[in-house]
Amino acid sequence: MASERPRKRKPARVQEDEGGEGSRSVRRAMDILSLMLARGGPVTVAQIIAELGIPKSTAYELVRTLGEADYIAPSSRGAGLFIGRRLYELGMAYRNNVDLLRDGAHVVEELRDETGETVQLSVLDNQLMMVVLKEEGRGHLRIISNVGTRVPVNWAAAGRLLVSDLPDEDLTRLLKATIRQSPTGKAIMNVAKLIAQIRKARRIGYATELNEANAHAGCIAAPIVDASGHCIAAISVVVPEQRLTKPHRDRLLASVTAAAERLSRRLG
Amino acid sequence: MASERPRKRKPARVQEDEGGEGSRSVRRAMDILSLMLARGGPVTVAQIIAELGIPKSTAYELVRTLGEADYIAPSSRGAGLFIGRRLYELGMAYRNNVDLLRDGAHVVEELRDETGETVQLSVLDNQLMMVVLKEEGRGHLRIISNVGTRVPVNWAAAGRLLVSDLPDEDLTRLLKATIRQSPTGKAIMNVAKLIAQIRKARRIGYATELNEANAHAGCIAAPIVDASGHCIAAISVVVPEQRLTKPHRDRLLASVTAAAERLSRRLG
DNA sequence: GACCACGGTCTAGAATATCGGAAATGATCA
DNA sequence: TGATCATTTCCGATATTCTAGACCGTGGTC
Repeated sequence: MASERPRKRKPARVQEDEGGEGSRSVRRAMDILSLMLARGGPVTVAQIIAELGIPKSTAYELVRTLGEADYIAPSSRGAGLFIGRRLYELGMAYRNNVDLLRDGAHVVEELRDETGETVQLSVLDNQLMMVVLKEEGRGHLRIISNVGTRVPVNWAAAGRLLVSDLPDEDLTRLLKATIRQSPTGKAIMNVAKLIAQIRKARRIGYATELNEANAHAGCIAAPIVDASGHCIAAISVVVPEQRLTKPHRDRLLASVTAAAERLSRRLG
Repeated sequence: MASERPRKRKPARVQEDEGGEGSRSVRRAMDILSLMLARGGPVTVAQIIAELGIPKSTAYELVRTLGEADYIAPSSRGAGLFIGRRLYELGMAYRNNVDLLRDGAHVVEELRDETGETVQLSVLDNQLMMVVLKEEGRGHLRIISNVGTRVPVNWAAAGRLLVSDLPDEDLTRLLKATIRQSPTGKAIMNVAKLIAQIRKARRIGYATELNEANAHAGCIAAPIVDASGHCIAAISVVVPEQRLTKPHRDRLLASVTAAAERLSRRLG
């Protein structure tokens, strides 16, 4: 029978979507979780079907499978589904096992206690700056970024440090592809100017910024470097504008660079 | 309508495995993540194949799919794969969206700052007590449990509060099924005695414990209740034995119950 | 250099998840 | 109460994913 086997690649499904081999259902399951992450709140099955183009029956099947494992769960308030507790557990396991986060948590806390200001630890993720740890200062300053969110590197002092190890060419490409104007309209958009700032930041070992990412707030950041001297992360304090007087600023800078050095040393 | 209705049940599937319908690959992908969680460290593909009984090609396929989405990633130190950054992001989204964790984080921190001791917030998860938030005290006391780990309810003061709303019958069943002796050998194993303690804790509004879960440490816990008065979580301080003098103990108890009340109120 | 053990990829046939549609359930409202 | 719409489950046919096992490269050992 098999004599007639049309050997041709058979993408009968014109569903060309994007490049993807591998398990379809697994990717779709992950897409569902990503959708919830993007929305930042509960999502209904109907939305999943509409947004992701997953057939009804399949969507319900996936939702059930994910639900049984507590990867998703009915939202506590209101209708809809959201990320479930199991993913929190997995996330915490990641945190406990990654040197940067495990050791970083202590240093971030110390720096917060020492300065009383909001402290963040950020890394470069997929060409963007991503906040991976945050401790609120006493001032309850409103910060745009939460743990897990990503912003273009030109929005923040820490972002500049994170890309400071790239050669000119790669750096230019990254900047051209990713920089955006920030909500405050104060972010630098000129690539040449940005590169100059980035190189300078690396040379002097810290970076500062005022009103670029957050209105009425400034930021002081210092690089975390690995054994080979590469910048793998940046630690930063976010400070209300009016508190950024010269003496306080100097004190903060000293604290931040000291904390960065402490963490760099701990990471070996 | 449809005159020809083949209504017959057709469970021809010899689906032997264990209870499970739904997408196989999705469940297997989740099993891989669970394995990593259980191991608490890097896992090799060979281990995945051996432990989960997944065929080689399938295992590699799944690993690739998960890897492309950064759900898993090569472990930083040494060989093997571990939970990836994407899961950290998802976990943080859960944290930011769940009232208990979002509001709880503040209260836990406050209580830590106020007392200087290690503070934990726990919930009941699948009949076990699970720590969902933790802030280290200044004393660097070694605690057995980390965020995400589960222990039997008879190991800790908080555990007793968490099950204190169950009717006698369910409570007995739960205890019989889950209690274990703790590493220190001091956990109460007698069900009747445990129930008496649990009922008392609920009546007086707090629970205490000494050396049961951690050697040379005691614990004071208070319940977080929802609008209907049900205990949905418990907040607790863990204190080195020698610091548990009467006056300090009283002060701690007052702080803990106050924090619990604050959080309960915030949750509505 | 020959051999083996191992981590990983590839392929064609077998088994299963997927899909459209229909039926059931449940919520809303006149 | 019944009609209407939205949500969820069920069903069989079949295309897709999974599986077993061959295959490949690499590194270690004698």
